[in-house]
Amino acid sequence: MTRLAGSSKLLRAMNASAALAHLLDAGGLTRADLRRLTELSTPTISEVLRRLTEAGLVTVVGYHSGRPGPNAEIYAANPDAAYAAAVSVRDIGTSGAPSVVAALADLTGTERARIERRVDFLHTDPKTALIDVVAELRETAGVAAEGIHHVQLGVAGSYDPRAETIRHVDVPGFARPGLVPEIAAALATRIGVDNDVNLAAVAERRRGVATDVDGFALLWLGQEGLGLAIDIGGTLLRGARGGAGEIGYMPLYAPDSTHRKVDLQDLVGGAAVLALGRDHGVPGRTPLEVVTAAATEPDRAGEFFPQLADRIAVGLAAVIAVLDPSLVVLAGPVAQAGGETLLAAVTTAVRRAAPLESTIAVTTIDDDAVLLGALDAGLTAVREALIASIRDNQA
Amino acid sequence: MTRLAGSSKLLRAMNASAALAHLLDAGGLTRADLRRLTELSTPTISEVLRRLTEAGLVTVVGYHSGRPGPNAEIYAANPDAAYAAAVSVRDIGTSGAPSVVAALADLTGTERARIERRVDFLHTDPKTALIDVVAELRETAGVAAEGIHHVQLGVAGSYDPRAETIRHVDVPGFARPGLVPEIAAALATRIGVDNDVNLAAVAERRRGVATDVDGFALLWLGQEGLGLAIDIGGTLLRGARGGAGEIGYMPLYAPDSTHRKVDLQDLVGGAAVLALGRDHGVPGRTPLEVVTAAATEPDRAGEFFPQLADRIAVGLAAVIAVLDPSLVVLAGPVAQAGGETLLAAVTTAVRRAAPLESTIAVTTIDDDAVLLGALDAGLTAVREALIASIRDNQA
DNA sequence: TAATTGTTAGCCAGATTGCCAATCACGTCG
DNA sequence: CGACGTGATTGGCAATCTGGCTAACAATTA
Repeated sequence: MTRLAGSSKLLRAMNASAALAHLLDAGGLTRADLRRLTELSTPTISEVLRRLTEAGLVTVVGYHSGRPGPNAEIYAANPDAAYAAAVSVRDIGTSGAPSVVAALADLTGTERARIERRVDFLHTDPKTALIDVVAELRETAGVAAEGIHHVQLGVAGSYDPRAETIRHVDVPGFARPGLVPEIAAALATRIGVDNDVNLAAVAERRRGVATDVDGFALLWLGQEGLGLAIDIGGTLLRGARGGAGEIGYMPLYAPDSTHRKVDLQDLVGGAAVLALGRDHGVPGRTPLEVVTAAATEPDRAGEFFPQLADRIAVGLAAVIAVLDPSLVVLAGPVAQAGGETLLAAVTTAVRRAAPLESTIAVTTIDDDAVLLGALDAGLTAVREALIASIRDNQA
Repeated sequence: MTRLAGSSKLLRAMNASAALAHLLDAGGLTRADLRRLTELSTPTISEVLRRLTEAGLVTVVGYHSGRPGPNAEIYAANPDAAYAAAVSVRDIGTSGAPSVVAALADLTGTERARIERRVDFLHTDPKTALIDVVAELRETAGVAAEGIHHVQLGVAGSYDPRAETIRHVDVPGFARPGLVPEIAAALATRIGVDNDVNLAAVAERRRGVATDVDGFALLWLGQEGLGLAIDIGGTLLRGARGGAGEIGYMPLYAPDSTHRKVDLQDLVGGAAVLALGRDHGVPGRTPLEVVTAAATEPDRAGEFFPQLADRIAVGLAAVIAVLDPSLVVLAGPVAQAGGETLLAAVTTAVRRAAPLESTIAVTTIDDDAVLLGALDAGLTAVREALIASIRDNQA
């Protein structure tokens, strides 16, 4: 139900933003391409491009030769018109992985800087740490402060956008109310916060196995916990308080109460994987090591993968029954270490347990999925803000 | 990302459709009201209304007196511009309820006809039965065949819109591929098919307890089966093959394999309710009778409701963990019979089991929720089609 | 030569502002 | 108590302005 109404000014703004949207999507387009895409006339396209070029949002990036007539100019969105920054924060935990990974991308999506830091948030204020990281990103890439239009934060927790507060975080200091607005004020940018698993799903949709799917669920098997992201037609399901996908806490039904109350975290969380490894004589001190060891020598791991798969299938069966996704993606360090062996085991286990058939796949993203997803999310935020600002301001 | 581009014709169409959208939503508006809502100038509003009136979509329904100046004309969408029909089909089963309930509503949403029929689909072709019902609706309301723009069908099953086929239906004859297109061709209307529980959720959103909620889950406790509808911001989640919410088939985790594989249907389905009633000495031959008896004399039912609630909570805990809805609505005959007693029991059971807190409520719709939801769904389809046709045809 | 690119000129559709007549409520005066 | 003036409001008309379109044209390259 479009309720947009207005005068010719609205029209001009709409046409400009439509053209910009196409340029952002396609990358490089000639006037003739835009004419076909927007169904506008040549003079109008010229006028729109003239205005967008004047505003610094669009530039000529090349010429299309080899055909009769003058070489057509190829227009593209100006990479330096706006930047998006992404910061992925995680608890250091037992692994030696850096606790802050950050990257900066220009409007076209090319990564211009990336840094990794170990930050001890017990002794460092998140606010100053994040501001410093973003400043360092800017220096590395040589970008002015005003250039960054959006900073996307990824944390292992949920974000309540109404209260502007991060909840269910383990990293010290991040749960403080008022933190996010303060950072936004200090950086003078819009700031977005999202769950790390959600952001991994964004990356999966843009560059992974879920590019052409109308909806999918991503099960994240991490070193400690597990998480679920739900993508419905490209938008993520967050739930009332950002708690959608917290299946780690999903209680499992016990027919008689002699069993103590167990949830899915007890079944497939890091500790459970470790214990399962011990039971089957698979070596390794961390869940990742255990799964890697089992995957490299599947014959010696015995029933390790089938049993792990059976447990994963318990959670996936519930997810599939509720959501009926066309694709289920296994991601996270444990899933990636398990690889094809784990995938095969989970596929058979789910086929046995779940009422509906869903394709199951392992992520194809080798890089830091959370960071890439944060970058993608920040980028789309920047693009949408640009398009909206054209529609509103140029009135 | 709006990519709409065009010339002044698009503008006119947009303004007309915006005005119509407001008129459909608000009911009766003066020119001044529309001026405020659309932010268009007086001459433009006049022109738009003139065109809409000429097209027969809008009429003057009254005059606004009691204020200085001439009595302002009150415009409203013409009720007779289009009609929507709704047909709810269910298996007769053990109850004596009619198997086909149908209604007809005009564009403003007032019900103009309703009929109920018992149809034996073992000996009657669904196609002819449905065509007859719609014809009867038309006669009762005195509406021409072309007046009906949309027929909404509600069935206990799922609809695959790509294959245009109904799946997982118990009612004989409805699973036949090609049935829906044939009915659409015979009636010469658009036809929509949806799951009955989904439609009940539509009604709940429009006239029930879920009017102001950003998303909710509706658990349907029927005479036989159970179902789940998921509303996210007003749109229903259907899943890849229309199988979202089929939690009846959700398998339950058994810690050891000595228990046979049980799913949620075994736990809270009609048969389970009957058995539970027997165990607690609650009289009744159908699940509805059992629950009604228990609700009228809660003291004599003992642990019936707490135990039933515990079982319901098993399913709801999974739903809440996956979706984090801000509201969970209990609906369907069994839930309505259980009333406040059941609600209280379920609330405490869920609070104990589920990781997140969700408000739980019982439906407030006394009428046939599925039928009303189908009517609402058909009506919005008609309205959107009207608005879209203005935007496209008046070019 | 033919096809293609991009510009300029004139035209047209549609929305806006400003102006005006008509209408009604309300207070005041005869 | 009734008639009348005042002010607010409605709705129409004319003039203006913005913006996109068609058509013609110059320029360029296979």
